[in-house]
Amino acid sequence: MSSGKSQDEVNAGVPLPVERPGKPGGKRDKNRKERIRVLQEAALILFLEQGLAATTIDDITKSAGTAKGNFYRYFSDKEDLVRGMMAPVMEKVERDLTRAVQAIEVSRDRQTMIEAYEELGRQLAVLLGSDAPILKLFLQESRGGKNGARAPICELSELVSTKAIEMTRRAHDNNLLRPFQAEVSALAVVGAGERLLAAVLDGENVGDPFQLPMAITSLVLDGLRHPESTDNYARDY
Amino acid sequence: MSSGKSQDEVNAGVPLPVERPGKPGGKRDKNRKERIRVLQEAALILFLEQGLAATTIDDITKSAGTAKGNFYRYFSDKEDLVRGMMAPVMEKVERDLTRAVQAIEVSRDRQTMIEAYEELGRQLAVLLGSDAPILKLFLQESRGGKNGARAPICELSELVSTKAIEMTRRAHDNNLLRPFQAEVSALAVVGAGERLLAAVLDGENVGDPFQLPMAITSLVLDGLRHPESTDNYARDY
Amino acid sequence: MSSGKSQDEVNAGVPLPVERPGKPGGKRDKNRKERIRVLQEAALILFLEQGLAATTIDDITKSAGTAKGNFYRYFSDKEDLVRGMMAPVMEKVERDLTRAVQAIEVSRDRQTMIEAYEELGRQLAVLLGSDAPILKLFLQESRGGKNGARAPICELSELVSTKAIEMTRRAHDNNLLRPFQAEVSALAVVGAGERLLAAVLDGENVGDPFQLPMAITSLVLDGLRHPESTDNYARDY
Amino acid sequence: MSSGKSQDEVNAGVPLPVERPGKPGGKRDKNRKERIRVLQEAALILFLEQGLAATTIDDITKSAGTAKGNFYRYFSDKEDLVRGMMAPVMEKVERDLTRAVQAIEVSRDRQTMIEAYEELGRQLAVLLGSDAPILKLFLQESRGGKNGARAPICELSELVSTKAIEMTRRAHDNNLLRPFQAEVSALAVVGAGERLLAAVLDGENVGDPFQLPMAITSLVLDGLRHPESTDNYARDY
DNA sequence: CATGAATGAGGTTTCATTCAT
DNA sequence: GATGAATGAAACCTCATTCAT
Repeated sequence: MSSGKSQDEVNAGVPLPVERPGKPGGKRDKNRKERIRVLQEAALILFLEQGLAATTIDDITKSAGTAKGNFYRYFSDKEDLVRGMMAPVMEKVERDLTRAVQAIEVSRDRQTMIEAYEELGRQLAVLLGSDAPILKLFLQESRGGKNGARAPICELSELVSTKAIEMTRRAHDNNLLRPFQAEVSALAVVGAGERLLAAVLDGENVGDPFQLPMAITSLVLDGLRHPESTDNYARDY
Repeated sequence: MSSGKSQDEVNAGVPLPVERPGKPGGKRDKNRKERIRVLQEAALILFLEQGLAATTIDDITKSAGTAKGNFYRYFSDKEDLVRGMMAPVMEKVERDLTRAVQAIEVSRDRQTMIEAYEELGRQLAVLLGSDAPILKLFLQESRGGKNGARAPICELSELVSTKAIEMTRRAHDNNLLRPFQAEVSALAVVGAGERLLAAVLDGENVGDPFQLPMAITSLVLDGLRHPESTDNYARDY
Repeated sequence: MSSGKSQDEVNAGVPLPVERPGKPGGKRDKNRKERIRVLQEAALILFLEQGLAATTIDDITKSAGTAKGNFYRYFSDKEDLVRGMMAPVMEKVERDLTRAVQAIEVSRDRQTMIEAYEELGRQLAVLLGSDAPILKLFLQESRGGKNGARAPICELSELVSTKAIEMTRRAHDNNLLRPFQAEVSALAVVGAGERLLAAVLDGENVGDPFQLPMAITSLVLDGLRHPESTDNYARDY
Repeated sequence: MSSGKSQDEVNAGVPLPVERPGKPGGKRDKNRKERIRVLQEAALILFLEQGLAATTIDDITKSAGTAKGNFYRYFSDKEDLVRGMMAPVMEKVERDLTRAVQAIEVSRDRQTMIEAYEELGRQLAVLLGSDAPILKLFLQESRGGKNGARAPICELSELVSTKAIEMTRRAHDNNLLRPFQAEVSALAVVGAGERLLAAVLDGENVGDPFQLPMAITSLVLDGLRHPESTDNYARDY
């Protein structure tokens, strides 16, 4: 699960029992983090098996081998748990996308832009190795209203779309892409990427996952037209 | 009290094909259809507002202005309701996709293939006019496990992916597309299309929805590379 | 089912929609009786299969192939239906027992008494041929509080016990039985008879059912002691 | 929402043999036992008043002064509750009957057999003192199909009949009873005993309950024929 | 008259949350 | 701190009964 930050930072602003005993890093703090990890891991497995809404607190604590009351010691509710779970991925994605936006912003030629896209692809592919189950959860639950526990997941989804549109706008600003409405092409790429990611995570036959980012780049830039083809279809939208 | 299963269970899931009194078109029949419509409409609105899982039978009947027990007269459970809701769209999509697969199958040149895709796009766009909320529901709930009420929606989703892959295979068979793994490009297109459809339905700024199918076709065939560009990136995956 | 009396007589005193059209014996009356019979038969089968309490009005009307509303045309509720069902048996049993009480009352020697008992046995055995399912229902439901629909059945049960005790008292009055507390021996006989009847109706291996009354008589009068036995155990209770 | 079965279901029906906190005998353990007792007692009273089927979980918890959800903490359903209630009686009866069968098996003369029967009578009479309401429930509900909650009661009933027949067979094997079909006489005795037990429990006038077993023994062995009588009726069935 | 649609009280069961031990 | 027992609102579903068609 690779939690980069302590739970308390994540929960900043949430009404949780304040003032924990033991200094940070002490034995108590370590126990605390371990408990949180165990609960999150158990929950994640159940979320993927049964869906987020169908998984009860009881399920989670039983599966984690701890008492129900403990859940409420560490999380204020299921949304809080999910938020903590998503946080590291959320942060990494935000960093990667922000950096990519900046890279595109300063790209002055197509090659540089392409390299920016490819670098983003590589960055995101890292998550495949470290946080595949979280990505699965994301794909499973990101659609639909951000009700209750699903809210943090929807926020990540919104982040991705926003940043993708921003990237495309920057590329257009620099005259690096065919003039095509930014929202349309950005969202198309996001949709394509998510669908392929889902396929990878479901073990569908889509080839080497680590080639996919480049495949998508190629697809998006050059399309599917047969290269011998001379009849040019490209119009501007 | 109670327990012995009612004789009704044979009809589970089926829209009660038994004979009813009051000849078809009579007042009873009209009332019946009206009730079903009212329940489905109320349910659809609530599903979009709160999500499918979070909407209770009680919510639905209350919103439809009818008694709780009435729900169970018309539907065996939420899944049955959803299946009934999705059925017309499911059928139309299946027809459209099957026809598109056949059209691709007999295409011998790119122009014919493009026309097949465009025809499919037009067909599907019809649903935008007639069944926008159903499409929204589809996009909202199609991911994740096909638990309970979501099953019919997931079935539609699977249908779309399967047919899309089939179409791409046929196009490859006829040497009409750049050789690119069929699953990858097909799912990418599906993902892109779904994401854009979601944007349209959410009122995001993606231009004229009825131009979108053609935009997607252009995007998919020719990519986003700036036309003046001479450095060709296209590789085969 | 062999209904000896019209339903209306049975329901005398019950608040039922008064004044039926058509003279008794007319076509309407005949239809009415037929409907009642069909409903009772369907109900009886279900009662035996699922128990009285677990059988719903819906079950009954569906199984009878008629509309639910019709039930309430003919019966005010499930108890009313059951009462109508039991009525012929109730009446026959009451007649038989009353006659047996009188026969014992006038018996002046043991032989006459034995003949009275045997005649009663024969009379009751007639029911085995004509109303076996009703007897089954009786055995199934006669115990426990007379709640709701079970009331008429419990009334029959009470009738049997009362009359049995009365018979025994008369026999004692005439000095025809070993002095043994009347209630004890009477209820023992009733219990034995019911248990054996249940065995017969369940197809358990208890020999020829029509021999049973005599077997019971023998058992009750002479006991199980081995005839060679000389050590007499009989004491008075 | 919800659906994924709770992990608890493995414990269905069993009185939760998992480990509990607070060592046995501690306050938690005591509370737990107390709750179970209170629920069972409240249920038993209601079952006797209203019948098993007519008593709802709500009735029980309300009467026990606890929250509805608590019922499901201690019992998986009504059948589970009933099974727990009947268990001690079931076990005692099984022990007593098994012992009686063995005692008859080794009886070589009538006196020994009679003593075995009388001992059985005394053993069962103990239950009158300790578990009268349970016996009442048994008599009330033992007939009819073993639907749902009634199952454990019917099992006891079957046990009694089976063992009674076995006892009679053993007695016949040892030539200790008049040759009379074992099933018939055994079931007759069982029926007689149950009916008299019911009378005792209902407070009907059947004399001293603790004399009843001997009365039944006398009745069964010697019958009701007046001792002076010389006309012998006994035939073999 | 016959039909089955409508009603809503009431039953079973689950679960987030609090709190005594 | 850890545990799981208690609570009751709320979900699902059924059914006796009434009544428009």
